[in-house]
Amino acid sequence: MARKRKTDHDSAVAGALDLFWRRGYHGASTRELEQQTGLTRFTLQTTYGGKEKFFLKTLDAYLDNAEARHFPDPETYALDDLAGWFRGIVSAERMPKIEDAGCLAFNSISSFDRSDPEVNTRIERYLTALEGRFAAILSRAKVDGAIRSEVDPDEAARVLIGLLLGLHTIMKARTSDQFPQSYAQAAVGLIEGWKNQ
Amino acid sequence: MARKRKTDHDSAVAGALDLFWRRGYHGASTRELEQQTGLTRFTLQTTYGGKEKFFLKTLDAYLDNAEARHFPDPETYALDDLAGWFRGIVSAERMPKIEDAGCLAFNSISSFDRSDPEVNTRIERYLTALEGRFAAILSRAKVDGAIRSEVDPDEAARVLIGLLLGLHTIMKARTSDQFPQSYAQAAVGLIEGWKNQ
DNA sequence: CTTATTACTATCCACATGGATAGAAATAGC
DNA sequence: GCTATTTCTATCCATGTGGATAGTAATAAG
Repeated sequence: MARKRKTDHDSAVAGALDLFWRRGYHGASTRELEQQTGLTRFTLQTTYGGKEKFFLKTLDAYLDNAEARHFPDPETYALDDLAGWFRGIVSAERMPKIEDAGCLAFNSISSFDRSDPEVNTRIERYLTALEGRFAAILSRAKVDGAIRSEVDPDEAARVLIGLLLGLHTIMKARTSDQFPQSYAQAAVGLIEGWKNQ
Repeated sequence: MARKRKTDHDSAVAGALDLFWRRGYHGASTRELEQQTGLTRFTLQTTYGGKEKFFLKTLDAYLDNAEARHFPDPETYALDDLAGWFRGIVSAERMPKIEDAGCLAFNSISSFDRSDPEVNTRIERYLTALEGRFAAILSRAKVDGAIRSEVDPDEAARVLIGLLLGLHTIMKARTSDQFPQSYAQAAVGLIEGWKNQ
């Protein structure tokens, strides 16, 4: 009963993800979105309600995928897996190009002030979910006797969140590959220091 | 032999510092700069060479002041002073308003991509100077026997840089006072865990 | 095939931006 | 007091922005 869209929702979101990733929310213009997503500015307005609404959809999709596929697994991860996860953050495979550095949720923290509740809740979702994973893994490791008794899982989880955000910042700040890896190594060393014996 | 300017350089820079701090580089328009600094857009062009050049001057002034007055002192700081310094980062006195959160150099990391060498060198200056302070303090603490032998000062300094950048990110991300303080406390706990005995 | 509905194309718009410019006003040296 | 020099005031400008709109094209139901 109507004309077909040139692009389906999913591939539009995928294109937008890439663009927002590289250019940031404010750096990506609606004209660029047209090209990268296959959507028209018209459709961006009529069916998504404009640039920001569409960005939120994109961010949601990103977080869904991150939680399902990239966050550390609270059920199975041991301490060494967690250390490996931190190494993976700065690995070349995941960060093929400098401008790809970062995570869309992390970037949103600096792209927006906290005046928009819609953005805020998504940032909260990112932080609490990730910190929860950290805490669960550390808590389980403690029960298993893998980490020293003085280490408080919740506090250690906050340290890891801090280090992760710092690592993302370093990746933005220092373009050379060398820097992020040495900071990731420092995080790994810290985690290893929590081990028993 | 010429007309006097309404504002002197120093107070113009002070006003700009405040504005760039609150609104960010891109958020601060040249019209706002006029009001906050007392400079005219004309003078901004003719004597400072435009918005970005003036921002760099402001950033330089900020870094000069930070190094001279706010960075931890490598000569005298003990481990407890360092811990106190981290607590001070999130203290209410230094962060009276939410939107004041952050450090101008830190904010510059996300405000610019790395395409401008002038900005990059200043970010490098910030990171290397601060990491150097951390490393010096930790190194001295090790010589004094204040920290455990397994702790590598250089690696620990990178951990602290990571945590500091993470702390700044948290302050941007979570407006409630409660969050940053618990993360700062986690950093303090970490530092205390490095102590001997 | 007709028709209602939706998306596409092509403009148009108001607004904000950093910057440029021209004439008026102030100021220090002579 | 004259004059050269610099700043100030007041526009003007080109550009890019997100968004709106009107006419056209496609498409599925009837």
